[in-house]
Amino acid sequence: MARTQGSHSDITGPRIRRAALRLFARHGFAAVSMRQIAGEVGVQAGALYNYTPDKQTLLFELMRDHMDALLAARAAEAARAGRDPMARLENFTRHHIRFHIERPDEVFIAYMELRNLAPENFAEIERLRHAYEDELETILRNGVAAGDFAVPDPRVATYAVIAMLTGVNTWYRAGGRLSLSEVETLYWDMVRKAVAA
Amino acid sequence: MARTQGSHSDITGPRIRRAALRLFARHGFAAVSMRQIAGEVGVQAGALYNYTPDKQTLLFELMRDHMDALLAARAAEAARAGRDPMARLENFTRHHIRFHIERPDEVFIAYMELRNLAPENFAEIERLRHAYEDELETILRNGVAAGDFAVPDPRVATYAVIAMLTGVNTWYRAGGRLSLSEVETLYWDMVRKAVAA
DNA sequence: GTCTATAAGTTGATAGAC
DNA sequence: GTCTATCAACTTATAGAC
Repeated sequence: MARTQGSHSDITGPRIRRAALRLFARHGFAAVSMRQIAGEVGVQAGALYNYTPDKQTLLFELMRDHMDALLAARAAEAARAGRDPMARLENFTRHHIRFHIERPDEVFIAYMELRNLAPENFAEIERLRHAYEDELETILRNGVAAGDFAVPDPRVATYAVIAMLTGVNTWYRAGGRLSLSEVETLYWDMVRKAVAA
Repeated sequence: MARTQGSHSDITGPRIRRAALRLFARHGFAAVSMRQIAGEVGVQAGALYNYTPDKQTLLFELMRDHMDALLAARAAEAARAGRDPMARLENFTRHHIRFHIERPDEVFIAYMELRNLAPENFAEIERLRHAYEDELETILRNGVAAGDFAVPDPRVATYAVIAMLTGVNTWYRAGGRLSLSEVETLYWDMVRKAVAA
């Protein structure tokens, strides 16, 4: 449905980002046209360019905002979890699952659309992802030093744990056989044993 | 470079599939045009339609061939691995890593382009993927019954292990710090411990 | 089996009226 | 800030010559 003319800068911006997020996740960045996004929001295609210089920047900002939110949430969680490696690893495991399952579109885009980023944008997203991975690697190294964990290669274990946890997004559906809390516990059981001394 | 006219049905077909595979993996199905594929092969766009009825079928057949090859390879490996659950799980782990790392483009497409499949094609690929998952789930259930494994939820553990192992493709590069054989051993160590009784 | 030519429609982005 | 109109280029797929 079309909109009447007028000024709506305060709400149109977020609506454009939400519509783009949903459509990019469903159909892929390349398959979605600026006209489709505009149609979803209820404006004409030309109006989008008041909010983003181009389609590429729209994609990049969705991914960067997601990674910023992830790192900010981790910083807050890490402060709560204390210093014990086992407690920190459990906190990381449960928080990763919860944070990612709450943002399926963002997670999907952040993994699938890396190849559609311009090189400088790709480098920035990779930098943020690396910062996230580094926290888990540090937890594992501290646990090894404390004698709690036996992890022959903390970097590889970091990749393995993150891939395993993010995989929840490919199958978990709310209202299914298991509650999210039960899923968290099942994965924590596997992570704990996989790195156990 | 353009090709002169002539008949090349025996080689053009495979070349089209290889070019489409490479381009879809690099840029995404929606971002690749039939002209790009034709250009890579050295024919005009119209000639592609001697080999595929449309772009969608080209994608589907790449994915189906990959899943068929995976299931055939598994059947051959399973025959070699015997009946012991521990031996079968190690065989599955190492073979999954090796098979997937040898086919990065196929794996990328099989995971990323599911959303671009027509519904009936999607259902077929999902059926094949499910058959692959079922083998691992059966291994885990047999290991639990034999007292070798402690796995509270074999279906969830199946998802977790497969996601973890496929994750190797996102970071491993030949000629890097670790050989593929070392990587296999690191992952087998984590899988073994994660499901241990 | 491949070519050229074409149909019919879509694309990202811009210009200027309001 | 949004609209309409527009551009030049691109898209998948087909028809018919060779």
